[in-house]
Amino acid sequence: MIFGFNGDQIYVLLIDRENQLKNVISEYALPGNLIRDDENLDMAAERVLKELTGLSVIYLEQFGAFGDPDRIKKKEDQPWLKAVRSIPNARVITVGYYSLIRMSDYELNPSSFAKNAKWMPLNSIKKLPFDHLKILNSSVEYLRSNTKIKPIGFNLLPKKFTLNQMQKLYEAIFDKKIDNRNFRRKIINLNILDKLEEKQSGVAHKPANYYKFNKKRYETYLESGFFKFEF
Amino acid sequence: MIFGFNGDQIYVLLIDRENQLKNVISEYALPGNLIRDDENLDMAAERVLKELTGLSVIYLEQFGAFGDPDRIKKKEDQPWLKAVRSIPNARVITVGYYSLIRMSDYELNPSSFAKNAKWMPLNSIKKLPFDHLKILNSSVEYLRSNTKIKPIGFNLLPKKFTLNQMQKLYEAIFDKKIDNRNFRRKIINLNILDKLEEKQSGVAHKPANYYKFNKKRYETYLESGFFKFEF
DNA sequence: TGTTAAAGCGTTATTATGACATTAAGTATT
DNA sequence: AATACTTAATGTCATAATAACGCTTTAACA
Repeated sequence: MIFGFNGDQIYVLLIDRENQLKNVISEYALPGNLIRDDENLDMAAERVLKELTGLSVIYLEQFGAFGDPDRIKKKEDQPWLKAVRSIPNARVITVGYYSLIRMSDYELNPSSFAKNAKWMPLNSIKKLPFDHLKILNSSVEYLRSNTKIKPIGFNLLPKKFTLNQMQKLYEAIFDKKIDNRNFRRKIINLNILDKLEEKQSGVAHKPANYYKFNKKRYETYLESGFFKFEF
Repeated sequence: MIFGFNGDQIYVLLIDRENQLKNVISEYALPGNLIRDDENLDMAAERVLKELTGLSVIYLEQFGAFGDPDRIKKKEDQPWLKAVRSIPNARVITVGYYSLIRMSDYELNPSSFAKNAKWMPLNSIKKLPFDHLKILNSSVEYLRSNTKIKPIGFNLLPKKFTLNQMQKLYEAIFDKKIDNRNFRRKIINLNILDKLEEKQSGVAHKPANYYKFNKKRYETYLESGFFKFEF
């Protein structure tokens, strides 16, 4: 599950199965692949992500395993399975990982695979093949509860960002308005952001200050303890 | 991963591989089994738990998947693999579940399997075959972080319990002393416990009041929101 | 030069937290 | 019968965190 953020909405990266294989109805699905015999799970997740986006060394976390035998029973999914899998009706267990990436980084590093992939706004995804919708929902739930207990954002926001962009990110994840003054106070008191000299320019209002994460303090903070995030 | 609580310490249920198979050195391992083709993951976890303890309908949650190819490479684990597995060196992915049970319930319901199993105090487990120690540690970490965000105890404590028993449970999970007045205040304010008329008897000190979980409010609470548990 | 739009600061009332000590209610001991 | 012993149970206070607010600032643009 690859989540991206464009400053406004959460997006999910989907791949087009038609481009993977010509005789299958066009339909977008979650990216994924079979694991190799010499890889562990984390390595496999990294590999798939790299193949798809060209990106490496980014945030990647396992959120669950899925293995309903009925997952490959949908009629409309049969042609794809027959075309792609050597044993079409073999039992498959999916181990789901999610990663958070800067959409801007990804646009700058398209891989050969990338032309088959597209960003879909999370809220607009209503239908996916197999049990992918269930997996998606599970990952969103995980993302939310994770966000409540650790300050994320490092991976979704641009290197330099304004507090408002960060607030928008949290609002997008929780799908909820947040009071700007309380948000600022809380985030700033975490003491993991550095205020830069630089400001926005060209905007028709008071320009916002840019901030960046202080990686060292951010990581110390993550290790050290508990975080509660609620508004 | 089957956690139990006896009023004082956290225990883990281990099974003896020797009893499973005679020619293997005696050693305790985590319970587990291969999944069947017609089961989903939750069903398989329930089945294994039922086979082992005779218990069903108890707390069961997935905490992670483990699939390092080196996990079956330890020399001392080879005889067991050769004896038990049809393909001894086949890649195996473990999906870990953990459950919390009342040790007293379990003692009352031993199954045929049970004579091979024993409760080991969590703190005394230093060595396990395969990657089981890693899996155990991961489950403990999960249990702790889970306990911080939802009030557990329903499944580990007896039906009627004293606030002190509950406090001991939390102290055992976090391996840390807790102030009794603050603990009481916090737990009681959650409003998920009912104070019973009944008191302890036969103890050489002031008898404690019994409490029980109010299941309805407990579940409403779980669904409704966020919980922060820290001392 | 006034309008517009977001940035950014500050206060206050309420609630949650952590730190801390004493009394109460039983059994056991003499 | 008196006393010791053990755990249960309760209260206060200073500090910190939170939620709910309004107003001023700084730029672009008309």
